[in-house]
Amino acid sequence: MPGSIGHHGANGQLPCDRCIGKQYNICQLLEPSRQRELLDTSCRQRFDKRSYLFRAGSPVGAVFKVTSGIVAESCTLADGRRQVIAFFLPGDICGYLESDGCHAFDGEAITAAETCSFNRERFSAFVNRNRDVAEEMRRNLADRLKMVGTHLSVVGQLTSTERVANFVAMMTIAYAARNVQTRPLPLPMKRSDIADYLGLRLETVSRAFSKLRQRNIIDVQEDEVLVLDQVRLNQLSNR
Amino acid sequence: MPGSIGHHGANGQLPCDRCIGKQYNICQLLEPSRQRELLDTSCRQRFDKRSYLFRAGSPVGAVFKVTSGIVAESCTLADGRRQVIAFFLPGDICGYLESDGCHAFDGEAITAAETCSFNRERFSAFVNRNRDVAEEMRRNLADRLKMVGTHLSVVGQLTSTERVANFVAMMTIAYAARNVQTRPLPLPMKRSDIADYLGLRLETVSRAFSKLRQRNIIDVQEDEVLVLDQVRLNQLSNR
DNA sequence: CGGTTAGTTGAGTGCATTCAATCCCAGTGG
DNA sequence: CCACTGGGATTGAATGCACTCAACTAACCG
Repeated sequence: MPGSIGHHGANGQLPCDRCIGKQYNICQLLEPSRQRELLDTSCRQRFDKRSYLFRAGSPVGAVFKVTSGIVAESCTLADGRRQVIAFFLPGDICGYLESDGCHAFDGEAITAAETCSFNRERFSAFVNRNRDVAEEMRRNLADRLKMVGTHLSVVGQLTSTERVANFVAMMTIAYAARNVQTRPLPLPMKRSDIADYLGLRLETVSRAFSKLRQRNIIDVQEDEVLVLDQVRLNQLSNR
Repeated sequence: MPGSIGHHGANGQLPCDRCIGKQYNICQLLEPSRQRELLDTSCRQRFDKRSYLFRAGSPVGAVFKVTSGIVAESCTLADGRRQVIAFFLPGDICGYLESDGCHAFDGEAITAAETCSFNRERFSAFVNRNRDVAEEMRRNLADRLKMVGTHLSVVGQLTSTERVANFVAMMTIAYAARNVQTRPLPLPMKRSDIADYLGLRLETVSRAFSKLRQRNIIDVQEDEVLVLDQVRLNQLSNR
């Protein structure tokens, strides 16, 4: 049931038009003719909340550019433990790089989501034909590698409260780069999603939010957070 | 003091010639003419144990292909906490992808190491000129992204013993792919390096090794490990 | 020999977990 | 309208795993 979209609301979607700064939209780098050429290889797709764009181990299909909602890349162990590798926000490309023709991780719509889905072969061909686009993809990839590495050091080294503080700080930066409101900061994902992202239990995440609230660093309400003390938040974040 | 190299021994180096399977050596993909062209842009470099190939925040320089020894990519927080993102073994390329012209992480020689160091501009130009090499680099990159993601789920979800078991299993696979001996499996890095890699304390790593030894899953001596029960090791590793 | 570095092991602590109770809210149906 | 239900979040109490601090061993080197 993909309800109405394009506004901030209870369904937690992020509007497409306001989210995508130039640097996050390869299409907007291009002049109209190439833009049309690229868009001809694509179609819009909607994904219900909690549906999968792709599954780990399955052969790769489309290349997805998220245009609204949030997609989580995750993997689940045999006993059910789950690790969220990354959240993809509007403008992000996901499901692109897979080494052996199969997806390494699950791609799940955390909220209802929309994507611009490119035919993989034609997308790759387009990238190969356009040196500047290839360079942009390379840069994009380097960013991802850096982000995952940074995330790894968060999960490996920080305490629970530090991790949650870092998460809030990161999301603030990510939203700001996309010109999405950050005051308050919408966090449409569930506590358990945040927990799986940070390598914690959902109760621990909840406690950390409470601790940050008690210290007057943030204000928490439902699925929004208001940062009250950016300086102390960044200190706690270790950045 | 870069002593004698090219043999397995107390210094923990891995010999170049035996380590590098074809799939791990872009040079060997190429016919002699292009091979020479590429090597003309490179020089051999030696790094002392515990010296840095590059530092986080510093402008990128050469692109390194490790030819012997082990290089760790890591980052250190203000208070000294350190996270090892990845170990680079002979054949691996490191220091290549950096988004903004600066290194995101430290690159440190964990053992004495040798590299084939490429001039970055000329290396990039070579890659751009050769479609097959570019494809190989892309594949390499996809592998790295997958490995870091997998590592993240290890650090985020597994218990200390599981993490160490996973580490041993991973190293076994990595060595086997390079045709390096795995029985016994040389682990030249210090306990504290393993600890920083796995998000644990060195004492915890030591205890985990002891626990695996007591269960007759591995045999531990100095800087070598002998896997006694690959099946149970893999079970514990969650793979 | 003493000094340094690396590793192992023990004892006790603390932080995140587990288990459980409660609350809130949206949705549904009597 | 109100009662009921289920999902998500918060909080409390108790447990346990990894951490801290410390002692000890072994190897190496000046």
